[in-house]
Amino acid sequence: MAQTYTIGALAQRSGVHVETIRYYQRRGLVDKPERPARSIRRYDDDHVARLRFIRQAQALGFTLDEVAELLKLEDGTHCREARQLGDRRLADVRQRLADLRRIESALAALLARCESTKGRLRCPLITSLYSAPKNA
Amino acid sequence: MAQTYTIGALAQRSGVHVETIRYYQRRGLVDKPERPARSIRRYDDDHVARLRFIRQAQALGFTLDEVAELLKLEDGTHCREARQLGDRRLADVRQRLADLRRIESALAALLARCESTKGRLRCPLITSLYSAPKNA
DNA sequence: CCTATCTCCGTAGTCGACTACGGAGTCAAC
DNA sequence: GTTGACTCCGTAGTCGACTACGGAGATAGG
Repeated sequence: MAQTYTIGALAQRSGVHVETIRYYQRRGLVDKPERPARSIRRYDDDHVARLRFIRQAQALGFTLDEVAELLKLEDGTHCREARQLGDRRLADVRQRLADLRRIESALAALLARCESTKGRLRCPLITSLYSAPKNA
Repeated sequence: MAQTYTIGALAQRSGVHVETIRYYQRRGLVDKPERPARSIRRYDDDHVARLRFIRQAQALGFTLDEVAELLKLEDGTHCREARQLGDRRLADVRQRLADLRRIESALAALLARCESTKGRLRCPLITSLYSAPKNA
C-alpha cells in the first residue's frame, strides 16, 4: 500500500513549510484529505507531486492564481489553454527583463562616472538623480 | 520671488499624486513646509526637485528606505557612501537579471516543446511541471 | 456671498505570498 | 500514563508602496 504522511512529513518531503501547505489548502491549490474520526489527516505521494508542481510553476514566474489555472488543466488535455498561460507569462518575463536591462545599464553608467571622479566636489550619482531622466 | 505651489499644483508639476506626496512626508522623504496661520501649506521648486530625485532613484530600483539614505547624502560630498548604496543596488539588479534570464529560457523551452507537439496526448508544459526541476 | 474645488489629517484598506499565534486535541516514546 | 512534539483551525500580522475615505476648514471664480 502507498505511503502516507502527516502534514509535517509532507512538508519535509516536499520542502514546503507546513503553514504554507495549509495556506495552499485555503487557496484551494491543495486538497484536504478526509480526517479519520478522532485522528489526523494523512497525505500521500500525489500531494508531494502536487506541491512540486506548484513550486515549479512558481519558479517560472506564475502567480498562485495562475498556478490554480494550470492545475485545472492538470490532465494535460488542454495544451492550447496551458500554452496561452505560458505565453502570457513569458511576455511578462521578457518585459521585466527589458526593464531590468535598462536599469542595469543606467545604474552602471552612473557608478562608472562616480569611479572616475575621485576627489571632485559633487558626487555624480547624487547630482544625476536631480537631473532629468536619461534612459532608465 | 520664487514661485510657490499648493500641494495640488506640486503634484501636477512633479507628476506625483497628492496622496503619494503626503505619504512621502509621513515617511520623512519630503518636508512639510510651515503652515501659515489659518491657511494652507506652500511648496516651491526645491520640492519639485526633491520629488524628481525620489522618482529617479526609484526608477533605478532603490527602495524608499534607500532613497532616504541617498537623501542624507544630498549635498554630494559623500560620494563613497552613495557609491556603496549604488553598488549594492546594482548587484541586486544583476542578480534579478540572472534569475529572470534562467526563467526566460526555461519557460521558452517548455513552450517550444508545446508548439512542436501538436495533437499529442499530454501537454508537455503541464507534464514538465510535474517533473524534477530542469534549470529554472 | 455662495459654492465647487482644494487642502488637511489620521486611519484603514489593497496586493501577493506568506508567517505567526494561540489554544485544544492527538500521537509516539519512554 | 505522562510528557513533549505534532496537528488542527481560525484569525491576524508582515512587507513595500501606495490608495482610499471621511469630515472639517480654506480658497478661487462668478
